[in-house]
Amino acid sequence: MKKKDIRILLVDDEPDILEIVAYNLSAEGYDVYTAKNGADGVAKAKKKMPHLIILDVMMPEMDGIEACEILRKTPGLESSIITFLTARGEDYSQVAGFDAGADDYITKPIKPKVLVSKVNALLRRVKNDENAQEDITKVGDIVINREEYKIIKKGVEIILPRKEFELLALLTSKPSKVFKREVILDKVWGNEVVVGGRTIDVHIRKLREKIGEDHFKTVKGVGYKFVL
Amino acid sequence: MKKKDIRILLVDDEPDILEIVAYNLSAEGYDVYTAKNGADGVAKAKKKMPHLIILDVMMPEMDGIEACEILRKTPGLESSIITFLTARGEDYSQVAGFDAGADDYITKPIKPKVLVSKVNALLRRVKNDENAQEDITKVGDIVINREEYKIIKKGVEIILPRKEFELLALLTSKPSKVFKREVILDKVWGNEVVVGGRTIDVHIRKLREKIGEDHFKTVKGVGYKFVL
DNA sequence: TGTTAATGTTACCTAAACGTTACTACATTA
DNA sequence: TAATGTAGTAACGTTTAGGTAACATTAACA
Repeated sequence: MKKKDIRILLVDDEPDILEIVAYNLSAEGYDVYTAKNGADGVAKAKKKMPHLIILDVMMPEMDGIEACEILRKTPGLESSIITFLTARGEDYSQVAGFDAGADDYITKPIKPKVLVSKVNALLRRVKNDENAQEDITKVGDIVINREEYKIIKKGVEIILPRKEFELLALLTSKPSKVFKREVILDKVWGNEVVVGGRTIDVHIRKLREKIGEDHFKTVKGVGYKFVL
Repeated sequence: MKKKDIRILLVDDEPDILEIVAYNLSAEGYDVYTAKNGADGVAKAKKKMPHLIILDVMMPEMDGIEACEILRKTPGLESSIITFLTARGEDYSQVAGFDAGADDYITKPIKPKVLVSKVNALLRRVKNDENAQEDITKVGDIVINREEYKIIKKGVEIILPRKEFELLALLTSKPSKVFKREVILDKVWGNEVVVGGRTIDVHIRKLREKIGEDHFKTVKGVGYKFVL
């Protein structure tokens, strides 16, 4: 997933903090939203379904702890990442925050560089996670462009026939994962069509020729996998 | 997953810190291991395959940053959680730590309650993940990756033929449990196929050769079990 | 302590699984 | 409709996983 597709919700009653944090995270490329108290934050969270929510602990209307508890019970937000903003030394609020289901906390005063690094770290897993059907996949020195039905290796464009392209696209969708022959047949050929026993091998052969021998490993008795 | 099955590796050169942190995390129910410098930490990590690694930044032999970079490249540890211990105010080491692939940092001086809360928060996802991570099993210093059909021992990749892999996967699915010969035949070979009486033994032999003699115990008249 | 059934160990063989090439039918394009 | 390219097949070559057989060793129990 790209940074601009990652939504961050910032909840704090101090406009200065809101501004400086929002500025830094926007500059980093994230899609940032803000709210000025707990109640507002919960409402905006339901609307935007953010990947990361940064909550100030001390706020009017509804404090961060309470907001966090509500958010954690909101369908679709159970696995969002929630982190608190807390003044240094407030150990109690940290413990309480974690109990409420927070993943982390950030201490004030806020240092932009540290904050950005931390946010990047928290979202690293989210980015890699979602294997959302992207049109362009990059694996090692190979770029697979589903939209234009072409692949680029080391900057050189290679045109592949349809079946070969689909087979490559399948295998590269999860590098190192072994795809069973039956799964390959199902995904590339469709499970109604019946083809001979050597068909997959022949196509693998062609890919090995065009892309490189060592990228395609055979797992005997199971299937094939693409390795970087 | 239960807390006693979650392994935490603590790496710090100060014995006092090691002791107090280890005490608190053990009291919380975790399985805690310690190492006294970066090099030692990397070695122990490969042996224990911990779920969480807490690294001091400043250490003799090998500092935390360097250790982190190595750990992140070690097969089977890519998805472990790594967090740094750093003195307050050392902003630079925080940023560098995140760049090296850390997930979080904890500032000294350490406050036990806060630390425990934080560790609980970091591991909350690991505990629940169990279902999603069904493809990857960690037992002792061995990682069984069903998706990629490979196993990793002490950071070294080992490729096993299908039957051997399935046999190992079966035995490690419940360490210390004795699997009867008939059950093994059923699960690995399928109950229709009939094979000779020495077949299982031969496969056990091969596993003992590749994985280690002492992991496979014979229970005469019954079957085999995998022990850590 | 001797007996025996159960398991360990090795070497070897073979069928199943995969690799490779050449060829045909069919589609696509010019 | 000739030229070109793709998809699948068939036939054969190659590899190796997996099973067997033969013999050695172990452990349990009388």
